[in-house]
Amino acid sequence: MSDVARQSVTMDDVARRAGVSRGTVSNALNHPDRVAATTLAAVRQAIGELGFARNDHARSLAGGRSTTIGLVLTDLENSYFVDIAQGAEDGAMQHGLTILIANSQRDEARQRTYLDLFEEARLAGTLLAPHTASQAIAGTVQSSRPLVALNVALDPALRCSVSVDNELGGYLAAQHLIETGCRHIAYIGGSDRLDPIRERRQGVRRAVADSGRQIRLTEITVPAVRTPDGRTAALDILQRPPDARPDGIAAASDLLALGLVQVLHDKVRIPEEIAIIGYDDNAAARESIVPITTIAQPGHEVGRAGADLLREELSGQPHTHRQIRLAPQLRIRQSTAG
Amino acid sequence: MSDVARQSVTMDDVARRAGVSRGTVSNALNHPDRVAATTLAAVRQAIGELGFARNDHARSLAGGRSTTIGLVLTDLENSYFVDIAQGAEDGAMQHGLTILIANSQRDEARQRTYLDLFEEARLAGTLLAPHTASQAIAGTVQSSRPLVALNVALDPALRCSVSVDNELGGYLAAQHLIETGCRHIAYIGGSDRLDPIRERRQGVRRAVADSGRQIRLTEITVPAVRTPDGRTAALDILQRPPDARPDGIAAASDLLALGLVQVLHDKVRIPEEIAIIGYDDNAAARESIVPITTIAQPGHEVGRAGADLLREELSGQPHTHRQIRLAPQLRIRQSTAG
DNA sequence: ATGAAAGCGCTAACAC
DNA sequence: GTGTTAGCGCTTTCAT
Repeated sequence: MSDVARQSVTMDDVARRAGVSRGTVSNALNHPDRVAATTLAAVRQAIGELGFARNDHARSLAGGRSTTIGLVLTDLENSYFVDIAQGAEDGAMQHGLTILIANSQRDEARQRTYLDLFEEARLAGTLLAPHTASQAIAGTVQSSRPLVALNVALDPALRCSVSVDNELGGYLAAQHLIETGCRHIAYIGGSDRLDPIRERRQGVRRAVADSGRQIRLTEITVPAVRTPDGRTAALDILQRPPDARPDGIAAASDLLALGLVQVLHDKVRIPEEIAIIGYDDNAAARESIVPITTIAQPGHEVGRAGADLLREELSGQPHTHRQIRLAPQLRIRQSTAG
Repeated sequence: MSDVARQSVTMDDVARRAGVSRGTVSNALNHPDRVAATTLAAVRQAIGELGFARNDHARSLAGGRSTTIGLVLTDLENSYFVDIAQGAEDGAMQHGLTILIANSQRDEARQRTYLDLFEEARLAGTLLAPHTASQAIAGTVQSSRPLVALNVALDPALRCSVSVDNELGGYLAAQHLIETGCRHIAYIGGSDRLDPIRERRQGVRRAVADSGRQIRLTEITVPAVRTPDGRTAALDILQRPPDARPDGIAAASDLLALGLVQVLHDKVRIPEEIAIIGYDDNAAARESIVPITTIAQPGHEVGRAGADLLREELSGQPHTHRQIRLAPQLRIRQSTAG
């Protein structure tokens, strides 16, 4: 009596109650068509009366498969990742898969922990939207289980991946600034350790080079790409003599751009004196004091495509890894189009 | 050869390779202190060489317990829930538990699906931040497994729960409006089907009654409490003759308040003509054109307290259910304090 | 259509 | 300290 029951109701209990064998209960649950209608009804009633729920551990152990996939995310505070999560969830649901989310909170150790957890849980597969540069996740990605990487472009020899073309995004951002008349562009980004940031920077450079105009390009590196870093960068810019200030700023993220806007908007006219473009299309961009022009990332599509790819890999169909690269999109708002 | 291996490496493989028995490998993993140092080293090396990862299904099935808890969330787009998730995650980590998140996307059917999934997965326990009124989740909450409800106040006879005092929040909001001089207050909220919304409304009423002043109170009900609903409500208000317009609006959510501000801010002076207060302290509130005064919910604390409660319930210590009710906090910004 | 029985990979006694 | 072994609750042949 003082012993905690390991499990209240087992399949054998149901079988006994329904007056059938365990195998029949299993069939009733997994292959209803193989069971006589009356038996089925009896089993279902017993299940209801007993409040039976299958033990997924025993199920997976015996059956050797799972219909749950895992998603390891970097940063739920960033709405881009929330979009990815919802896209992945929608895709998974549609394929009859359930998806579990783990949020590594920008912490590599947690990311590892969750990846290991999913591995031990023998989930059918994993979607990974990683924290680090693709190079750093190479080890992870060599795991023997199905895994598709999101938000990084991987060598298709290795894995499927779905990412957004960051170089193109940087290009579009700078091109837009140039087209709206900017001649001194500042690119503000974080460390090149993060692939996307580096790629965006390269896109900016290419746009400047391609423009065929005399464009001055200043590159400012900040510790991270969040709002406070933007404020810092803005202060930096304000300290410069007016003729050394950029007339257009491409920020590596919306949060960065938001910080810039917060500090700059009552000091200079945006976009007349300084135009600002962000990156990500976060809610923050839309709801800023000055709505921020941005490069939108199709997060929902990324998640969805990832789920599709994973399902294909899971289905046992002949499958070759693919690298899907989606195009970002320019969303013009007030910060560049006063 | 054409057969897919069920599982590449088992504990028996490791045992063979290390020249020990399976039990010893198990001990090396679970009770390293019971194993000789040299044996331990041999086992660990074998594990490394073989790339072995424990099968968590077999583990849980044999061991009868799990160290993973689940969190079922309503809406990851709402930063309040992200805060809860992170608080819960931090709390869980600290107790050596891992936490898996499922996002029901405001869909009750999905919520059920995930709850069932967690049940079948025999997770140690569940944290539920539900979609519906507490009454509607009563059935769910009667599951025999440890579960603590977040964001709803439950009868402690039933379950542990952690929630924020919404009535107090509504009270604080209206009191603030009254103190800053408003005499005609509009409360804009959604259907009373959602407990928090109804409670906030009641708090507003009580503040008006308690004020000892002649306050006119108009209650406007909108279909939901998201940004578009706020815009709709704002249009409604603008159509009224000026003397029928409120001079203070308490919105049931920040998104609602944001919609109001978006439409109102270039038609009337905020807060001089109309003061606006939101609810939640979403990022949206801080980053609105006019930063929005709001009632902050301690989401991180809610998640953390939930994890703590669940751990206590899991630990087998004598445990009685408790209802924890946290206080919301007024955050004054420009929309009421021009 | 249903029953019987052999595992799935591991943990936890218990014996040595 | 280490090996042996009996299950954990289920799926899945294979008989019947």
